[in-house]
Amino acid sequence: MKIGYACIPLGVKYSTNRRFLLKNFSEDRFLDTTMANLLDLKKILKYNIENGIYLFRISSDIIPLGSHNINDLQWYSLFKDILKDIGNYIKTNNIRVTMHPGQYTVLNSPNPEVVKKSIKDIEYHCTFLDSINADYKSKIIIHVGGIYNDKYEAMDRFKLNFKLLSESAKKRLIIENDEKSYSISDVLNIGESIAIPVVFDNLHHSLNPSLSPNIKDILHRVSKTWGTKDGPMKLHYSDMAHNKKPGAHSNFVNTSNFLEFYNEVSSLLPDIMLEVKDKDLSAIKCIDCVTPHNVDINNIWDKYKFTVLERSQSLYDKCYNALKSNDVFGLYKEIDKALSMPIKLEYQIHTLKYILHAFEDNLLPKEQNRLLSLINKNEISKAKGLLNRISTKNNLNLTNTYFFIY
DNA sequence: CACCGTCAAGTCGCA
DNA sequence: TGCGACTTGACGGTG
Repeated sequence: MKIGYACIPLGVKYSTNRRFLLKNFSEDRFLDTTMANLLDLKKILKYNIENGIYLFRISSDIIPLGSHNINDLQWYSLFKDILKDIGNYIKTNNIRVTMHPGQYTVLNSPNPEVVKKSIKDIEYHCTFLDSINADYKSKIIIHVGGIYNDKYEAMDRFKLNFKLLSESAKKRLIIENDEKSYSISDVLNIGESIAIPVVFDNLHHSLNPSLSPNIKDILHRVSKTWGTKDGPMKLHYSDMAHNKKPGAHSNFVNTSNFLEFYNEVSSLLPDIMLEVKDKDLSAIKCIDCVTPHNVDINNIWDKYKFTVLERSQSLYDKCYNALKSNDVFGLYKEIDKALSMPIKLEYQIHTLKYILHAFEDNLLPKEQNRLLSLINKNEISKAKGLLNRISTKNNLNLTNTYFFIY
C-alpha cells in the first residue's frame, strides 16, 4: 500500500511547474524550462523516497505546453537520456507515478475540436509516461466530462471517443467520480463497459453520492475494475475544507478521519492519493500514522514545534507529553488541533524570540538586531519573512521545519 | 519586493 | 447569445 500526493512538494523547494506564457514561446525557453523541470522531478522523487513516499502524481506542467499546437518539438527524443534516467529511478525504487490532465480535457464533449484537443492532451500525458518507460500501473486519470443535457448520451460519447486513443493511452486511462455530474455509479458503468479501472474519490462521493451507503461495498465493486497489469486499486482521499465552498480541499489531512478511512479500506490494499493543500506534509503524516514503528517521533516534533507554539502554548505542552510517551498518532492529533487554530500574535512574538535565542550562534548581530527591531515594532510578518530569507541564505536548520509553511 | 491581473484550456448557470 | 464563476499556481508587469 502506497500513500502519495500530487505534483508540488512543500517540504523542499523543487518545482516541476515552471512555465511561460504562450506569447513567450521559443525553442530556447522551452528547452531551458523543460530541463529545469525534469532535473527537479528527479530531486522530488529522491526526497519522496527519503520520506517513505512511493506514490506521486507528476504535474501536467512537466513539459510546458506539452500538448499545445505551438509546440512541435520532439521533447521525448531531445530529453531521452534524462527521461530514461528518471524512469530507471522510478523502477528501481518501486515508485508508482500517475498523471491527471486538468478540467479542460474533456473526452466526451459534443464539440469535435474539444475532443481532438483532449485526445492530444491525453496522448501527451501518455507519451510522457511512455518516454520514462513507465509500466501500465502508471495511470492517467480524468473525469468523465460534461452532461450536455443528456447524461447517457454523454456517457456513450465517452465510450466511443475512448476508442480513438492510442493503444498505450487506452491502457493508461482511468476515470474518477466527480462532485456534481458523474457519481461513482455512473463511472462504474462506463469503466465496466469499456474495461478501464475506476478511481473512487471520497470527497466527490460525499457531495455526489450513489449506490450503497457502505463505502466498502462500493470499493469492492470498484476493485474489480482493476486487473493485475493495472496494479493496486487507486483511491483519492481528502477532507472537506471547513469555512470554504463545499468541495474545496482542506489545508491538511485530519489524522483521525484518515485513519478511520484507512481502517475501513486497508483490507483491499489500495494505493491512496491524498488531495490536500499541504501535499507531502500530510502524506508523511499519514504514512507515519500507518507505520508508527518506523518513525523517529523526535523528527516529527522538530518539524512542527514552532508551528504549534505560534498557535497554542497548551497544545505545545500536550504535544510534548505525546512526544515523551512516543505516541505518534497522539502527537499528530494535537498538531492537527493546532493547525486548525489561527496564529496568535502574542504566541507568534514569543516563538520568534525563542527562535532568535535558539539560533543566536547562527545569526549575525546585524541580522539579530534587524529581526528584533521588526518584532518590537509589531511588524511580525515582515520579521518572519526576513527570518525565512536569512534561514535560506545561511541554510539554517529552521528551513527543515514547517515554520514558514503553515 | 509586495501586489495583482492574466493565463492554453471547457462547462454550466444565469441574465 | 454572451458573460462570469469555477479553480489554480505561476508568470510578469507595476508601484
